[in-house]
Amino acid sequence: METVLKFSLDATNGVPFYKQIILQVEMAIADGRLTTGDQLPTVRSLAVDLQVNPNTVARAYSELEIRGIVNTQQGTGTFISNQKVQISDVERERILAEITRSFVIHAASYGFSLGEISSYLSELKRGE
Amino acid sequence: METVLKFSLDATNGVPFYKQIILQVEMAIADGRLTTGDQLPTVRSLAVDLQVNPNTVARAYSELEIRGIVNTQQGTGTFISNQKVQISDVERERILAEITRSFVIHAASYGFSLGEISSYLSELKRGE
DNA sequence: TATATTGTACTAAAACATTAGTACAAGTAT
DNA sequence: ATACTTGTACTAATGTTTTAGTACAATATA
Repeated sequence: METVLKFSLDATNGVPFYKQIILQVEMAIADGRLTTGDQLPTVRSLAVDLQVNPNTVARAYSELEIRGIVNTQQGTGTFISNQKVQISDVERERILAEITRSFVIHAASYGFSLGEISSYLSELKRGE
Repeated sequence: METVLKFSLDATNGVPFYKQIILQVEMAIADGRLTTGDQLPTVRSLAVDLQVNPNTVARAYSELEIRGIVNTQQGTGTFISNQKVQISDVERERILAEITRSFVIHAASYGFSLGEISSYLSELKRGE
């Protein structure tokens, strides 16, 4: 199995290994290097590659599976799943509302109004 | 000293006590129950009220002070500060950029695009 | 100056998070 | 069946976070 993806870990930045692995998978999906059906490195091979314990990789894969980003078949491997089917639109909306709410409250505590926040986001969007 | 604010802690939700206190202050500011100059309960009184150690309240107040949300005068108390005068417009802009950035990254990890986020905020603003 | 109020510093205990060591179980393929 | 591959479970070591216990320091006020 050949992997397009080159993983690497930075032990000095305080971010747990398993979270770094998750982030790198997410980014690879985001920019198209990984897509539905692609196989991730096996738990063991990536563990050897990154010189960490198999459980560390397994934990990363496990969280990705909980989020519906991958699915695992024991004896076969771990694969990028079809994200479209993983959460319902209703659930998606709920999550967005929840994280936005806490952001708005946080920003408000710094004195930013909803209008100000909204405008700033619009500008960000316009400039991307 | 009478407080408009009624604090309460939930020991079952996994959120640290000191963060719950911070959040409740933030929300009270956001919706106007607390405003510039208002005094927070003293470290000791709130500690007794919530049945936690004084240091737990002190930690919450300390973080709020670092953010410039309150200022403390030993021997006097802790007060909601006037955020307008204590940070410059430049600094204000920097803070908004910073907290927005981390929000956008967080949302992106759930698969939300900047456009989607921006639209949602605009709707929130329209509906307030 | 007393005295009471306020926030603070220092230490330790407890809980939690992270990773590793190791052995196991489930599936695949010959 | 047997061997090989895959992910998984269990335990322990380590470090960090969170909270408490306790004593202290700074300020206000009489």
